[in-house]
Amino acid sequence: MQKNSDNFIDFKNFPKNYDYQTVEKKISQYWEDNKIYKFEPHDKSRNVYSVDTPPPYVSSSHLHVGHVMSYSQAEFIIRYKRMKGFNIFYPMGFDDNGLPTERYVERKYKINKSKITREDFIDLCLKETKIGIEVYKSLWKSAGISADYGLSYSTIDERCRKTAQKSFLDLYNKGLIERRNEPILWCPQCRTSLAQADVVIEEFSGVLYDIEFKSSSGKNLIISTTRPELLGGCVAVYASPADERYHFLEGQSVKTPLYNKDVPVKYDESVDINYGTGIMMVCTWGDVEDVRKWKEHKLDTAIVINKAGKLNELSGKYNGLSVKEAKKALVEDLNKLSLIKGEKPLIHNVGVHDRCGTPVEFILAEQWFIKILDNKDKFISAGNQMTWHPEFMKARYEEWINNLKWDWNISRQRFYGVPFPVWYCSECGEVITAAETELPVDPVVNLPTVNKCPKCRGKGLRPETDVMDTWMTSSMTPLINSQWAYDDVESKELLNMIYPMGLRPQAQEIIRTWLFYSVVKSIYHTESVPFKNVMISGWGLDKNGKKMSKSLGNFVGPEDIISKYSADALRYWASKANLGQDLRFSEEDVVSGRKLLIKIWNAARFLITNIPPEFNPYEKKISGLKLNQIDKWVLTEFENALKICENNMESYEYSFSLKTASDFFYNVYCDNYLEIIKNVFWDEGEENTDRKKTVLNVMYFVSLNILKVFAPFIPFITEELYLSFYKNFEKDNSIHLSNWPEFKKELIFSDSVNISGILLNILEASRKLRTNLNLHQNHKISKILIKTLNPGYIDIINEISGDIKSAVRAERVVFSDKADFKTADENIFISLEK
RNA sequence: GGGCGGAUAGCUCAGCCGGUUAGAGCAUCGGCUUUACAAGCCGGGGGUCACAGGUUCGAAUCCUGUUCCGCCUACCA
Repeated sequence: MQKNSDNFIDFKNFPKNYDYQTVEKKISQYWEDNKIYKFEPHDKSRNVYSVDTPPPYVSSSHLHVGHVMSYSQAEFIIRYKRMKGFNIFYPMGFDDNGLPTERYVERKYKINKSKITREDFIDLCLKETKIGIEVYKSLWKSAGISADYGLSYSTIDERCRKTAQKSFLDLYNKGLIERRNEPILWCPQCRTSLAQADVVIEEFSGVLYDIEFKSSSGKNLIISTTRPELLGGCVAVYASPADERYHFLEGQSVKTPLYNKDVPVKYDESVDINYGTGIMMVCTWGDVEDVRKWKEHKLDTAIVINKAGKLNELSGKYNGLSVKEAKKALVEDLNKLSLIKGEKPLIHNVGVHDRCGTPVEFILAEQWFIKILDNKDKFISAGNQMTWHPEFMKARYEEWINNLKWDWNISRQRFYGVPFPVWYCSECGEVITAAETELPVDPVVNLPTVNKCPKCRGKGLRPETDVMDTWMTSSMTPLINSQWAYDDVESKELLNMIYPMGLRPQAQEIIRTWLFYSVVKSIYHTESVPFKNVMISGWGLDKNGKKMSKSLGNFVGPEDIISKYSADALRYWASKANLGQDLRFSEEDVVSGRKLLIKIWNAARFLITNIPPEFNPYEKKISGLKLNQIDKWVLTEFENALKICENNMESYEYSFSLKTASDFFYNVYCDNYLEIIKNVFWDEGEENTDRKKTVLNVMYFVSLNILKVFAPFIPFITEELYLSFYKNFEKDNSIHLSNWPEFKKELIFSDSVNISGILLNILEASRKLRTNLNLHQNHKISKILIKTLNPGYIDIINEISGDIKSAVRAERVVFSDKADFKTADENIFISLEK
């Protein structure tokens, strides 16, 4: 026997059991040592398939099987593409700047940003970031994620800071970014401004208060509001222009209760005649609609809430109270004056900060905005230039864009993030930006290249202390990966090679953020979409269909499942969800996965332990062997399955591909083909020698190729079998670098399916008879009697009588009218004789 | 309020651009152990395809409406 290597397993003593714990560790090390997944930047012979891997928050020790599920689903496709010959650019990123990390550190150390210095806080964040990266790396490796870890980035590292800052400068120079003083969304808990995408709507139960106001003509007016605490900030009352009840108020003013402030009466179409009394108060600012009216109708400004979420001096005696306390106190005071005419409990929708659940407020502050409202059309059309898997997810992207109401506020009043490359003249306020060559800079530490204000020549310059929204950096991942911020030749070559990226895999809940912002950036910076394909995974749910989370206690940790059942088995579970569909975690499915592994192991063992020393699978082409009908059948079925698998992988429908491969493997290859041919190996007779050789070659061909189809899903066991056995006859150093099986038309024998159908019907009937007779399936019998009502079958049955004998373990096949057990083909009857 | 996805066997899900008797895995029941695999094999039972209409020779599949679950989105203060 020719062997390529000596350190592999002795075939005759091939292990009976598959020891996945040892094997997965060993294989993982093998991949790392041999750089199996390394991207080759100088290889021009292959096409590139580049992946914009989701960088998870390292700060969260929240990893559950659902995360492994979504990474695996993308990875099935990536491994397939690798086998199709693509040069795979598959980096691993870690998103560790910004609020998510800060929140994590605050909770872990029970601190908040007001109780610690900026430096100490950043140190803690960096420390946790390092720990988090190691945890992630080790999990992804044990799960078999085939990223090239040499391409890793962390969104707080120098390259990412430089890229985010260059993005800022580029947009600033293009006039797409500007500093504006206007009402912004504010989280009183995190003490920072937010963007629309950081706010989610939650239902709260509240009370709708009917409060009595007085018009300047002395008439009482009832106004309904859920936020009486904002009364001091009331700057106008509004009615619908169509509401005749309030036409009399035109030109009048209205006096607010408690504050006795005169505010104008205004009319706007947006007021619902049927809500409350049809008249509403507008404060600066209770909600988005207040902001709009304030802007459009140039209303007064009266801000009663400060950055801590407490009422300020403008609220009078309520100064210093929290929103909640103030609401209570105001309601009491109004009640004392009998000005509350009704209270109705209601459920209403309130915008809250998605990181902490605190209701957002509106405050006035100077912030940096990226203009996005002007270019909605461009972003929608970019969406149409990408292929969405599944397609219906595109609707969410479009819906989000259509509903955008704010430009993207990227200023955050936090510590741990990428700084703005900006200083201000303390005299005239002029903005001084860093030079591109200096990036990354920290304006708090570094000085600008100019030493005085270019506009007023003032010498005092103060740094911007806000940091950028974390999405300002993560939206750059396609450009971070492509070295867009660097001008050297090699970087430019890489950019041309991998950008736009081939694939963006991600979860559905960050369509509005990561996906949308990435498109914005790429369109603005490169006038191109950031990627060609978008793959949106569903969620891994618990067994009751609820989203997994630590706090709910329905959390299944991937490490436990991997050590109990193997990573391959966990990935098998992940493959069960159609793309974009949620999947309940089911330990039973993981068990099924493990069963598949064991079956694959044993089927391979059957081949391996029967291999004679002189075996050479490539002595002859498969189509040149003397094939029986049953061999032709298994080859035909394999080629058909292969075609289906390939088509499904091409359209990112991995789930159906694995199902097709498994069905073929169980039903065709193991349960029938192997069962039919196996007794060739029980008989050492001379006459079997050629037959043995043929079936070994067929088995080698089919088992190797089906193993390749399985490889993207269950990379460990397929690699182990490849290296320990097939590698003796194959050239590639890894099954994952080997070629995806090529469809071979010459192995489709169209007759064989019908002809073998006769054999399979006979076999099935024989199995039923044996069950009825309590007869072991392998127990040899002397005769099988066959009767056929179709004369055309006689020649066929004669031709395949060898296979029939082998299949039903009979010494002889005899035509006889005594056969009386009807097979699934009603033209064929059989009987067995012991 | 608008939109999307889902509802198929006891459970988890395929099938859905119309076409024999609706499938798989798990669970369940019966049987089978020297000869790859008992973490196995063989066989059986189990479904008015959410509901109501419609189109059609023919509907789980297409159309309309309804109900329930999940998600996205939304200013009813």
